Formats: sequence, structure tokens, C-alpha cells
Amino acid sequence: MFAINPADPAPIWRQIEEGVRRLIALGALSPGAGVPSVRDLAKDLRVNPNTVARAYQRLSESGVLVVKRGEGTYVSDTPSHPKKGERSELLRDASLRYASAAIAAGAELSEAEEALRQAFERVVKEHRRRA
Amino acid sequence: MFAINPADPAPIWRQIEEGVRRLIALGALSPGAGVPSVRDLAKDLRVNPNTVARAYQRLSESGVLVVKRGEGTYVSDTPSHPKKGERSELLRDASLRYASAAIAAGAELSEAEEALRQAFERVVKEHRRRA
DNA sequence: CTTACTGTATTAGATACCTAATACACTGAG
DNA sequence: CTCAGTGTATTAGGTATCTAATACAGTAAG
Repeated sequence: MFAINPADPAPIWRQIEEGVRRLIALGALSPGAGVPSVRDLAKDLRVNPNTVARAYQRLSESGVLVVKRGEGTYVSDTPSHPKKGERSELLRDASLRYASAAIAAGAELSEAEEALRQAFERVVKEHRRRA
Repeated sequence: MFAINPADPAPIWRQIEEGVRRLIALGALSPGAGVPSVRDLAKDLRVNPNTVARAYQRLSESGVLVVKRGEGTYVSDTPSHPKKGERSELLRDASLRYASAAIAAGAELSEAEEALRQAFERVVKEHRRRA
């Protein structure tokens, strides 16, 4: 699926949440497809099942996943693509953090852009490699 | 100086550390210039003095700041601009996080680039406003 | 029904971080 | 010297996160 980065200050459950969203956006998980069980994913990520459960619960509340208690968890049929408005809000925060880090590191805008393009490529390539 | 974002999962001392580095990169703090005292900055940021002290200590160990015990803390005379190599390393991590978040939000590369340009502009503008 | 798998809930403990309140040693100005 | 301002250190308490160990309820297959 994806990897957890212990060095990332973001909580693990948030990394899992984002990882699932990313897989859906990349098409690795289609609407209706089943996601790994709480225990399986926890074992795969070397993480506590409770942490995975928390991520699944949040994704369920957001309408991204649908939980069938006792049966399993599935990608929602209504992918509920975030509207352009919400997307902009998320991007504004994330880009601000990135810009701040880049400037603090002494980088110019052009360098930050180039790094971003390479990062995009890496994420997509990594996804195709696992497919 | 700058602001602390309580919603940011990054520890406050890291936000302070990055904030100081950003101010130096933007030229708001020149080599030899004095930075606010631990207590002053803590009061300004509504934060505990110990947290500021931790950031100053790290910056001192990195050679970014020079501590003169009993007198004050100053920007190092040798700004020690991170070499292109270290900068690339920092950018690789930060850009990967940003790209991951952007993809998870359902954004294309072009949208992420545009958001990045606006974020850069905002950071620089905010700096000029306070100058 | 039995079994094995789902998601969920609870309790406890460990760690990191932040806050608060002090205290200490050093420096420079009056 | 006195005093106010430096950075630094220590102790305590609170909160969030993660882990671990269980337990419970629902579902599907044999």
C-alpha cells in the first residue's frame, strides 16, 4: 500500500488517512473495492490496529470509505471528489508549509518548483511500480 | 517576527527554528544582528520560554545563531548557507510531503504549482509588510 | 452451531511535547 | 557593588499520541 514515516511529525493515523486518499486519487483503489482489514493493514505497516481503525473511522465519516461491520471496509461508491473549493483550501495550507520550509532552507522559487515536479513524478512512479 | 500555528502538527520549537531560518534567508535578520531574548520572543509568540530556548539551542548547535551567555543571542557572522546538497535533501523531503498531500486532495501538478507560487508570494509579501 | 474473520470499544502504560514555576550563573549598565 | 537582563537547568503537571492486551458484536462459511 504505502509506508509510514516515523520522522514525520504528523500523527500516524493522519498519514494512513492521507495514504488511502492518495491511493484513491491515483486510481489504485476504485469505488467499491475493498481495503485491507484493520488488522491486516496494521500488520503490514507495523502499527497498532487501533491506529488504523482511527484512520478508517475518519475516512468513513468523510464518506471516503464505507464500513460494513463484521464484513469489511470498502471504497465508497460516491468517491465524493473534493470540490475545487475544498481542494484549494487544502492546497493553500500545504503549499504554505512547503514554501516556508523551502525559503528557510535558502531555496528559490524555481528550485522549489523543480523539487515539486520531481516529487510528483516519484509518487506516481512508485504507485505504478506497485501496480 | 512570525506566527505559531497550533494546528500544525510540527512541534512549536521546530516552527520557531524554521521561522528564524526563514527570516535570515529573507534578509530580515542580517549576520551579527541580535535576535529577541528568549523571554521576549516567548511573550511575543504566547509560548513558554523553555520552548524558545530549545529552538535557540538547536540553531546555535547548527551554527545559525551564536549565543553570548548573559548578553544575548545573535545571528552568526558565518551564515553558513546550506550547500546545494543539503538544500536538495531538505527540499526532497518537504516536496514529497507536499506532493503527497496535493495528490491525496485530488489536485493535478499544475494546481500544486500554482498554489506553490502563490504561497511563495504570500510569504515574501508578509515579510515586506513587517519590514 | 462453530469457526474465523470483520469493525469497535476499553483499559493501561510509555513517550513526546508544552506549560508553569523556580533557581542559577553570567554580563553590562548605573 | 547593585540590579536588571541574559541563557540555562530543574521539577512538576497536563495533554496527545501510540502501543498493548482484551473483550464484544456482527457477518460469512463450513
